[in-house]
Amino acid sequence: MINSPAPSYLDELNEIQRNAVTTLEGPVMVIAGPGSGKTRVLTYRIAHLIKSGVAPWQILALTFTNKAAREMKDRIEKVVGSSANRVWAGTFHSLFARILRVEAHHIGYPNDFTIYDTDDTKSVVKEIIKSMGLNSKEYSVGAIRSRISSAKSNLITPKMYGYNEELLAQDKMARLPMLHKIYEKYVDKCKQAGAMDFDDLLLQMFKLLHKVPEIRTKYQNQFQYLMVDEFQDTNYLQYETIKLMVNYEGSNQNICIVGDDAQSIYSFRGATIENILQFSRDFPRVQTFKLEQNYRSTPFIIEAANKVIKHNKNQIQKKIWTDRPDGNKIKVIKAITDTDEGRRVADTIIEQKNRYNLSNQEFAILYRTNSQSRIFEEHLRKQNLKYRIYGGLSFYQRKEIKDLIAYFRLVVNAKDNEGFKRIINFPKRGIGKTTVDKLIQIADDNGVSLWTCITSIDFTGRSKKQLTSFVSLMKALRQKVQETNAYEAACFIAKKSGILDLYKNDPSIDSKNRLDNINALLDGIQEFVEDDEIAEGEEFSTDKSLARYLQNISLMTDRDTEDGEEVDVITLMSVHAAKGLEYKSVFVVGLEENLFPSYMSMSDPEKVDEERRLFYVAITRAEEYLTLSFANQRYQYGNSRMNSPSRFVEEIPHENFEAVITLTQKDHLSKPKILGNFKKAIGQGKLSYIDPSNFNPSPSHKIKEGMKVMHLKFGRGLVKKIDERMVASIYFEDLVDNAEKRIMLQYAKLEILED
DNA sequence: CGCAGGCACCACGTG
DNA sequence: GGTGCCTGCG
Repeated sequence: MINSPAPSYLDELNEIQRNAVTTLEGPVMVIAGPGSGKTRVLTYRIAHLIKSGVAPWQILALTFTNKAAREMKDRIEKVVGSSANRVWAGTFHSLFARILRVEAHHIGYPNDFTIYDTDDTKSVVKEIIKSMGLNSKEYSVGAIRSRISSAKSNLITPKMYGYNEELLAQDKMARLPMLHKIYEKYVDKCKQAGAMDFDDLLLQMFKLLHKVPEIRTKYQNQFQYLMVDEFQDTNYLQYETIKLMVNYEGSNQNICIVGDDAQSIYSFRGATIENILQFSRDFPRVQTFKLEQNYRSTPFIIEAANKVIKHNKNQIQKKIWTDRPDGNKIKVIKAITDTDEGRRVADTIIEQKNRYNLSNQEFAILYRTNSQSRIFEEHLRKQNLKYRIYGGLSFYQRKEIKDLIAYFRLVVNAKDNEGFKRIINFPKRGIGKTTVDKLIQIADDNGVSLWTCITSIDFTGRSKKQLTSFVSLMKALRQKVQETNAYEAACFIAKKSGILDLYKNDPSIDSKNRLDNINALLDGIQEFVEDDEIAEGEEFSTDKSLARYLQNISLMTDRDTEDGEEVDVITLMSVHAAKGLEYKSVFVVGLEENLFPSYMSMSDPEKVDEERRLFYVAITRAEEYLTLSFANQRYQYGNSRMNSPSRFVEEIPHENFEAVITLTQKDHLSKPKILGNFKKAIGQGKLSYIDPSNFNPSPSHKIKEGMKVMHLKFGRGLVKKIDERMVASIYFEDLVDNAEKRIMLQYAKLEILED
């Protein structure tokens, strides 16, 4: 190992990339333009650390999306094998949540804390406004939530807020003088419910490290090497937390940040480019690498991107370039209405598929707001083009799913007031609004949770019976959860709560869909329980409890749930969601003033600059073909509005454009020909077929190293190693990617083929 | 207390 | 175009 030649992956890098990868000690800053091989540098750097003898679990790699984290781990695994699983790679939120699951008791939270999602948060704020007798028209939940979030992101506690003249004056101006009081109550309520919102996952992590020296030392010692992706998207709180981990006496400050100020698009949630500029001041020993060569796009696209971003002030000097030969010019579609735009985009996709022999998965339609997706969806469906929409209402946001999960939450954490309110009278059990309001009032007055309230107060009158039976239902559910695994418990809850019956007994289509969704959720839980593979990035754990399951899903978005079957689909998503991705052919649509740039940004030059960076991100997703489109007229909020073309289109030199296509009457009449689907055979991932009924798993204690085995899901494999925790490393011959899996023998379904 | 229908309000992006 | 809140009636 030690005498082996220089690792071959280093040959895949250009000189600057290689230097960034091999500079392991001390602070490192990588400024990476779009398409410059940033992910490659990040992953190879981690691989290089491991090859240089650093233990995988000593590496902390923070990203902003689950997708980015997963991709990173997949790629590290290709270089260093399955030990990549032990790298702490994930989003800030998910990794901090994981640590807090172990340490939260140090700062006064239960380790089984609930994570409040945006809806829960809104509901808490709403309740506070009501209880304070404030006018809900003046105190809008959205505005308050964002002020609270921003206070947390800037490490301003409710107490500090109350003393901060500037903030108080701002609130007065905004006619929200009681905001600091609401903030204070909000924090109390969450704490009391044993709940953390998304900001708390960061804030409480900071507090944990800040206030508990032995915990701080523990993690400072563990994480010898830190990497932060998309550093331009970090907020003050995140940066302070990172510094807390890296800065201590005797620290080597092994931190590597990767970012691009031109792609900073999250200032709305407190991200600040200032962090990149500040980094060099905070870490004067920093070594900086600038990746400017673009490997993704053709020259016309790159030139357009450079020209557009030049309109922004305040940026780190850099210019991306490519040595790729000339490609296609940028196509512009001028449509009359939003409907025309949808139709023309669908037509153009068909045309490109035929002319360039492209498959669906090589296309993406990117828009500024999720609400624009519907029109494209309709037209793609009309043309029989397969697509998938990301964002919007996710599986976990559906009512029936949220209801069932609310039961899970309340069973696991009795203090979870938001879960409580959701299900106290669902399905209907005769506990009406009056009773619930009374409960909330009493709980609030006494500073206890609703559950404590309901169990410790002797109720009188009509509701008494119903409340008593609800309490005994919950106790029965809790009992079951203690005794059994997540799947059995979940089925029990779905049944005993009456949710299953409710939808089963209603013949409507709507109920059938909801029932299907609930069954899909239960299937997912069964999978979680039966899964014998150690999930990527997860610590070794045989915990199959409902509590554990909840932890797994509370930070998931629908982008993380694999649809499985359909791979060859056109992608529809917001530009924000597209960051970090690339497609052969990209359509950036709705390029009109007031839409992109958004009407909310128009009054503030800095906000328009952010919109421009967003546009920069959008067009640099394209590898070969870029199409920009806009409509003269568009339906917004139910009425038709006229908008002029986006200034961003004008900022691209017109010689980069194909002749502009205008919609004519003739175009309306002509129907494009639909040719057959150019579906490319996807040879990967084909597994040998196993008939489950003929499959006889062998007892797990008989599995030994060196055996050839059959796995129901992965096919034939060779047991390479079994460690002391009874985790087997098995190489599956049918798998193309990540063929070596770590399997928990305790749960394994393996049949011995040869000793 | 439950239900149906009307209506206001909201759609910018993510974990 | 969807959702969730309010109101009035049974």
